[in-house]
Amino acid sequence: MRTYHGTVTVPAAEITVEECASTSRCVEADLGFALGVLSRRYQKMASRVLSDVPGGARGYLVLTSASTQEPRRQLTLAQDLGIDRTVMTYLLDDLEQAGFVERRPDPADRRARLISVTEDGLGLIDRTVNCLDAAEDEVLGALPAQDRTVFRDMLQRLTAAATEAE
Amino acid sequence: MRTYHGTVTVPAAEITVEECASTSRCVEADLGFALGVLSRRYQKMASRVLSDVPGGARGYLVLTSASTQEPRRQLTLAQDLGIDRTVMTYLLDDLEQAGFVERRPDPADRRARLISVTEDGLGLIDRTVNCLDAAEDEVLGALPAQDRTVFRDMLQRLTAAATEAE
DNA sequence: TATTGTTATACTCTATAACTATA
DNA sequence: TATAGTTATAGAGTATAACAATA
Repeated sequence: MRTYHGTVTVPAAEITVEECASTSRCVEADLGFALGVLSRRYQKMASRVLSDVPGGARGYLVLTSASTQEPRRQLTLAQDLGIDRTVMTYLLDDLEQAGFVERRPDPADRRARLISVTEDGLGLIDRTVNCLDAAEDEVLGALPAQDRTVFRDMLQRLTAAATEAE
Repeated sequence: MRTYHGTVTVPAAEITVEECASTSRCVEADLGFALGVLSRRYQKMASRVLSDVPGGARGYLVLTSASTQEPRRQLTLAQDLGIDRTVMTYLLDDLEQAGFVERRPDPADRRARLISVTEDGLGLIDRTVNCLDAAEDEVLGALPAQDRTVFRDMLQRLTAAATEAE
């Protein structure tokens, strides 16, 4: 198998929508391409915010999820989030070392660990949430306020269906 | 730096929208998360179609782009698509070996190569386009037909803005 | 000396499976 | 024997720079 070097970034795209419609087809009209562009743009913005969070976006995902319920076992947390259990180990290593989560032995099963978020962890979540909201608004900036809600709603419906279909 | 193993897949997500609204925040409401889920779902579907195309999605991108204009030089093509020139080398190696593109020396500059799509390449594009359209429709399946157009349109506006902002 | 295209190297992230300690 | 968590190894993709040929 070949290996590829470098990365795909946003193309120059001096092609307008009109030209696009006139030719048989252009990449910018491609749904997957557009989703990728937007997704990467958000990730790029969010990565600045999430640089404070060990494990980046996934570390944040774990942190917020762990903060919403009673302490869960490590494996349960991994399954709930669809994260491989070996990855969860590394993520929690970093989060724990930074003092944002705690691993305590489960009194009911000494093999298992219960994951809880520390005060510092909660503080980090609070600080991060606001920044992410700002990033979302900027990504959706090209849309008027009421359209943003529509877009979010449609996206929600689509991902819900996607999750079911999984 | 730590290394992470495994991958993030779609979470179980038995959480409903109502519950989501009642709690402070849930991951499914996150724009970036939703975009990622949808983008991955499309990619997963498209990857089956694109398994025939050397270089996968990027190989297809190169192929379609090269077919829309007069033969361009390798570097120009790379810059137009935002692909690193070292990656372009590997992509074209595979596409050429499979007989979908040709590299000819540019008579105006013997360092440069002009990239053109072969008859076989055009045939591959034709076959692929239809399958990708079907994949798009399936990803947007949860939306009624007229909403799909709205969604596509909004996405288009957002990516256009994203490309500008780049 | 700068540029087109190619090749080489190191690094990050991922997939998989083996390992330990408990049950 | 099976499970929770950990660690090790190999692979796929990326970034970077060095290289050859030509301008």
